[in-house]
Amino acid sequence: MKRTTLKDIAKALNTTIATVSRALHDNPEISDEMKNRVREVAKLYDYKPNSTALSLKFQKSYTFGVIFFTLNQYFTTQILSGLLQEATKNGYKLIVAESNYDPKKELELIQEFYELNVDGILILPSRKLNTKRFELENIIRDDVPFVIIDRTIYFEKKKIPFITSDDYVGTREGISHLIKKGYKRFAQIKGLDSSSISNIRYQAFLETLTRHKLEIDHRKIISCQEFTKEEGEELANQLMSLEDKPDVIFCISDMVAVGVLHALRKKGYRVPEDVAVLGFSNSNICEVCTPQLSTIHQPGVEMGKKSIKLILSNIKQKKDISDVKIVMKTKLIEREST
Amino acid sequence: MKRTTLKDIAKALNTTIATVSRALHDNPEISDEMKNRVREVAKLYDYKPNSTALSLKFQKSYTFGVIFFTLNQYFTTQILSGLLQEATKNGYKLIVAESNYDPKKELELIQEFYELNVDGILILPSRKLNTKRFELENIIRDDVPFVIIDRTIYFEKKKIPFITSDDYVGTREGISHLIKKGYKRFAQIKGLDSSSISNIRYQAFLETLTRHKLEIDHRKIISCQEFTKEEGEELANQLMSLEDKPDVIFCISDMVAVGVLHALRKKGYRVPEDVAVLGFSNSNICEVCTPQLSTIHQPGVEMGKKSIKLILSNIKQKKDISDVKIVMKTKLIEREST
DNA sequence: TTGTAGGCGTTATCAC
DNA sequence: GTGATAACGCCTACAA
Repeated sequence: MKRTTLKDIAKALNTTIATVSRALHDNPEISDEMKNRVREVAKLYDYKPNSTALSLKFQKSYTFGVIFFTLNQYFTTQILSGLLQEATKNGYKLIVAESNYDPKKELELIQEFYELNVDGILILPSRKLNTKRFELENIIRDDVPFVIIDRTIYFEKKKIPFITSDDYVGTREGISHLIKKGYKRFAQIKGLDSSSISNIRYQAFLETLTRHKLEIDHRKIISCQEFTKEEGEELANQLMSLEDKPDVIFCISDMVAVGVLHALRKKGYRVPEDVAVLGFSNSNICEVCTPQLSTIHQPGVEMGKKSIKLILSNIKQKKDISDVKIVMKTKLIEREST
Repeated sequence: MKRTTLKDIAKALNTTIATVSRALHDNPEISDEMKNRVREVAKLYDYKPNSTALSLKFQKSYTFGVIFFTLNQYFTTQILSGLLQEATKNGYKLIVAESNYDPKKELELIQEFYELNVDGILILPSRKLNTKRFELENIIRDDVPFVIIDRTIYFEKKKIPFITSDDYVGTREGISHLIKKGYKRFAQIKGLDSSSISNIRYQAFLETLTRHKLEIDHRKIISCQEFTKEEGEELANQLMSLEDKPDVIFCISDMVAVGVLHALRKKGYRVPEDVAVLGFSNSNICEVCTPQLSTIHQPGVEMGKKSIKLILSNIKQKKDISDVKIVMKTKLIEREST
């Protein structure tokens, strides 16, 4: 039941492994007769080259390591799908790991991936990885391409390519669309200040309102931590207990927006008449909730594919990708909640 | 920037790689002095053993190959999370692949995994893999453990371990609970007849009704293919256009159930007063929809963990697992739709 | 206590 | 046209 090797074939044909190897590679120096005999036996024995040996020989594993801060979100699994599709299409495998929001684990996983001789590393980091960016900068090796997906982390000296969705424009489009519809009192449920993603959306939110000469009420801008439905409910209640109630609640995630919807319904507010609710990501829950949730679509699958293309452009065409920053278009998806 | 090898350390210390290797393995034959010197240099050079070389040497990769028919469902990503947790905990990596419901691709992926020298293969097969079970049986190798998750496939000669959720008991509990509540006219939206999962739930559905001496109306039992919300809506409309309308619709998946809910609401039926709706899986959409969906919880994360434990019991303790069939408890989750 | 050499499976550079 | 051999990085039985 052991796998057949070149040696086995060589023995069977009373020749050497060198000849067998060459024959299987269709080396012109080998006679057609020998080639045929080798191929025949190879087929008979169901010979398959040993990829571990090849990895050792060529110092390449045709493997990428991928780290997700979680796989428990629709958006992240969409990215995984995209990564897988493009990777397998190009003959690469993916070793997948989940850090569960733990930046320390992310650093460890990166080290492990290097030890595994992966040909590249892609990471959807937790928000907190930014606090460990100095350690990260020291760990990252220059000879193995590294791509950061969805977030942006700035280093002292190193240049690392990023791939994100265009949350700035996405937010701007969403907000200005609502402004055009006549909404005026905008609230935002954002993430923590340490999140690059949250900050971009926050900036876009502020600047879009400012450009349209709308007042910005900072009591209507609050942060959530866990991005859960429960948190969304709680924060919505908080917002609706303000003297001057919002007529738009722009949320950091779809799940938070769903929580907001629930809270609003419980309190008897009509959506979108009294209050419009806008989510972010376009996950599978948007079509499920009532009213169906308007949101800003992030192209997860495409981002995954693009990430692999990017890393392969470095590996195959030796392109310098260290300066690359890919920003993928988002799209406003209007449903019933706005 | 090249990784340091035993050779580098040996050269630095004017000794041989054998000595270095032994010193690093704390071999008692090596003098303490040499050990210290080796360790020092190893640390200095940041030596890390080359796992590819070890794989080649020991014919083990500490890697499992995992195949998912899709990663686009909450349940499957829960399983992935469980697999990852337990695998990394035990020092194993996961190479992940997605077959996109294509049984041919599944067979190919299995072959590829063998060529990669994985130490085990786990698969959540597509329904259609059963049609290729003869080919599958021929492909599966006896020296690499193989585990089938979520579905059951029966072979001529080979014995393969399965791990599934107890859909029979889950269905029975769900249905009998509804019977106790006074519902009488049960409809089922099941999957195709070629699906082992669907059939188990179908059997449990029939037998539970029979045991409670309730009439079985076969016009109320219909199949869906894509498990989408749209299909759920369509089939619900079909069911509600029957002369004798059902007062329960038991669905093959949560997403289908959500479609049913939408259709019922559009037609003005009240849930759960006029019609109760029961889903399957307990995915994240259940709490999102209105009314919140009652469902039968499948323990995805636990199934993933258990699968790894199973395969490791074969690898580490040499246990024969070929006859194992693990059936994990489900749990009825009652929410607003029943 | 340490060194030598063979082998894991492959490719590539020499010879012949 | 084919064979022998070194090398990839590591471990280990056997020598010394």
